[in-house]
Amino acid sequence: MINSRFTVAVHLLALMSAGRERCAEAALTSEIAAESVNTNPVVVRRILGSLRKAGLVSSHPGPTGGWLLMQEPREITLRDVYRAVEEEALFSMHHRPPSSHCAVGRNIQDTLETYFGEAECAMQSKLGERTIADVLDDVMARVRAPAV
Amino acid sequence: MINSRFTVAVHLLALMSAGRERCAEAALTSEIAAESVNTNPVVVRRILGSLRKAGLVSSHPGPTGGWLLMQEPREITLRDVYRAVEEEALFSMHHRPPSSHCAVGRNIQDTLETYFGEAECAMQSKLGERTIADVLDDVMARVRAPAV
DNA sequence: GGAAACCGTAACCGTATCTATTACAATTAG
DNA sequence: CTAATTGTAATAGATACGGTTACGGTTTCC
Repeated sequence: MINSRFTVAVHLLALMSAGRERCAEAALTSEIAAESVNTNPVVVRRILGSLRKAGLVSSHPGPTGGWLLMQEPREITLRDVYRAVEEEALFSMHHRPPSSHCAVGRNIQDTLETYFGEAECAMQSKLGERTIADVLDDVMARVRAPAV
Repeated sequence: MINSRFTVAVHLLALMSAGRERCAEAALTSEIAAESVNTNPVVVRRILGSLRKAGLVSSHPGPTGGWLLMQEPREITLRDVYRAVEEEALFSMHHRPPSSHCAVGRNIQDTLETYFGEAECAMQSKLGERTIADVLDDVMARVRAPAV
C-alpha cells in the first residue's frame, strides 16, 4: 500500500486552491495547513518541499510568509502530484535476487518489469485525467449536498 | 511501494506452469520453489496459501506432495494473482482523520476515494490483460534470445 | 506400523519505512 | 529588534515485511 504522502499532498494543494479563490496573495502557513490535515507542521513542510521541488508551489519565510501555488489548479493533475511525492516504482521486485541457475529465476524480473511498468503507467494515466481544480470542485459539491 | 509478495506469487505460478509442461502430475515442493525464488520455504508456503484460498492452486502433504495449478495458465491473469495476495486498497488515506471543522478536510476523503479507486481500477485492468502463460512465454523467449 | 517427506502455522527477530515530534538555525516583515 | 515563518536534522514509536525456527498434522511407501 502506498503511503499517505500523496493523499496529504493533494489535500494541501486543494487547500491552497481554495484559499486562492478568496485572496490570491494570502500564503498558506504550514501550521494552518497542519490543522486541516490533522498532523504536524513539519510533516506538511516536508511534503510541500517535494511539491516545490517539482515546481508546483513556492515558499517564503517570515511574517506574511507561507506557501503559494505556482500553477493553475486546472493545470495540476493528480499525476503531477503523484510523481512529485512518489519516487520509486510501484511494484517491488524480489527481496533477494532469484536463482540464476533457473530459467524462470534468471529471466522473470525483466519480464515482470515490462508488465508491471505497463500497469503503473495505466494507473498514472488515469490520475492524469483529474486535476486539483476537479478535486476542489468535487469537495465543494459535497459541501453543498452532503451525503445522507 | 507495493511489497514483493505479488512478484513472488507470479514467479511461483510461472514455475508451476513450466513444471506442468514437463509432467502434469509432478507437484512443486515449497523447498524447490524457495530455491528458485531465493527465499525461505515458509515464505513460499505463505504466499501459495493465499493463492490456494483464491482457488488458483492446491496443496498436498506427504511424499509426492507439493503444489499444483488448479487453473490453466492461459486463464490466470496477473489481476487474479494481484487480488489473491493484496487485500488492501492501493492508496492510503490520512494517517489521522482530517479536521471536521474544515470544508476540505471534511469532504476530501470521499472525493479521493473515488479518484484513487478509478486509478487502481485502471492498473488492475491492465494487469488483467496478461496471463501466467504470457509470463512464461516471455521468460522462455528470453532464454532463447538472451539480452546482450 | 513406522520412517520419511511433505504441508500448515504460530512465534519471534531484525530491518526498513513511515509519521510524529522536538529543536534550532536562517530568513523576513514591520 | 521582535516575532513569525520556513528548512532541516535528529529522534522516537508504530507498523509491516521478510526470514527463520519449531513443531504438529497428513500422506506415501516399505
